[in-house]
Amino acid sequence: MTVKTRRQEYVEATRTALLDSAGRLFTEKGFAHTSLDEVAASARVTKGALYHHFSSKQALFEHVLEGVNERIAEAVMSAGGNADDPWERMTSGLDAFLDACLDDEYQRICLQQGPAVLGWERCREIEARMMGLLDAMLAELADSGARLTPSPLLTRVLFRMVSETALAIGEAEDKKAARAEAGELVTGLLASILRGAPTADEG
Amino acid sequence: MTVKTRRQEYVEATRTALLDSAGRLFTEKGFAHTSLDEVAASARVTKGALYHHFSSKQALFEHVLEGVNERIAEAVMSAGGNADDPWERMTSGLDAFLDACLDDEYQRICLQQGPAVLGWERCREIEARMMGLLDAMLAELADSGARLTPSPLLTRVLFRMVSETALAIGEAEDKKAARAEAGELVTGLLASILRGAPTADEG
DNA sequence: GGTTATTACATACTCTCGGTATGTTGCCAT
DNA sequence: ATGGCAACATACCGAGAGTATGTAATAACC
Repeated sequence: MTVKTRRQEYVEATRTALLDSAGRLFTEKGFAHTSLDEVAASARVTKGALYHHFSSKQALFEHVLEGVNERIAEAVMSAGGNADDPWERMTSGLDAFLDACLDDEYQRICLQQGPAVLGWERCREIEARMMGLLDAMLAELADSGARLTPSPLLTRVLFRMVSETALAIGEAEDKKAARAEAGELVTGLLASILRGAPTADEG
Repeated sequence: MTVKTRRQEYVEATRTALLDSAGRLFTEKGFAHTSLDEVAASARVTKGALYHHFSSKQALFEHVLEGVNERIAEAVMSAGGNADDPWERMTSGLDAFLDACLDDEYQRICLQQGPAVLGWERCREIEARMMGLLDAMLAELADSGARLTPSPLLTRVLFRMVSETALAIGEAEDKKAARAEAGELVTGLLASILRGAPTADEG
């Protein structure tokens, strides 16, 4: 690999600036009410530069979403990685995910706008990274004797269940309280689904 | 109440035609890719008539969504109403809901486009009717001794869980098989959540 | 029952905005 | 040096949401 030239750095910086501006504006005003001129101006370039880097408004949004999603997936993965017990990995990963969901950008872009702009199908392809984490955890739990038959549909439904609590947290006035309530509820639900026991700590 | 004049009938027919055309086009091509000229032409009027009846494209969509939602809620309610056992009312209502989800219009408008066009908040206000049904069923189950503590969040999460299976059905190639798989999964999950038992019939 | 107001549209227009076509400038290879 | 390409800027186009205005039919009022 060659050392990056100064020019290449500039290019990358421009691209990053565009993605950052787009992320911020899409989050604040939504996809439909954000104009590309606005995004470009906010990144101190013109629409020409934007279209040089991204083929369409939708493509720009897609790259923004991928970035946000990747960032959250990273956080979840690093949180769940250190525990020994699979159930503990699951719950700590879940906690990390719910915490990450306090992030406005993830809320608006990935959970709200994403499905409508790109369609659920494409959106779930991007979510595959995150979904894969959940899937792996479910498989581990199944191996370690949990009462569950893993299936893509189950993974998907559970993921959406957690996402919904994430949305609920985002809409609540008292986010701390909502976060706490959501954590308890989700843990309890997963416990009763996966273990057949009321709660995690009573089992 | 006075007898409806012929002119009032015409007006109502025009409005209904606009809603029907909009519903069909929004379903086929999505909200963003449907032009109001197209909707108007399909209803054999002009955009002037459309804007006389609806204040904006979004308002038009909102009325369409309300109509579709009401239709489905009606079906679910009439399906669950005749059983005696609350659990049976729940499962039969669920079946009706999943069946209704085979409806393309409900899929695309209420589950796909709705949240992004109107926002989750407004969308859930409209869904309140449906949500209320689920809430009432949960309350009944709680009364009849099910192990669960009803809460708005629980209702919401369970509703989204079922909705997700609905989306999965809609995307599947073999909808019959997907419908069957979804039915089993949802019933099983609800059973383990609400009763602490693996499945409904084993409990 | 003639005048006026209002309803229910149609027509014509504006203006924002996504997308494109066409410069322009500097770096890099040969 | 110079041709070419990368990384932008500038100028333009067309589609479509929303608006302003016109108009025919009906309803309201005296």
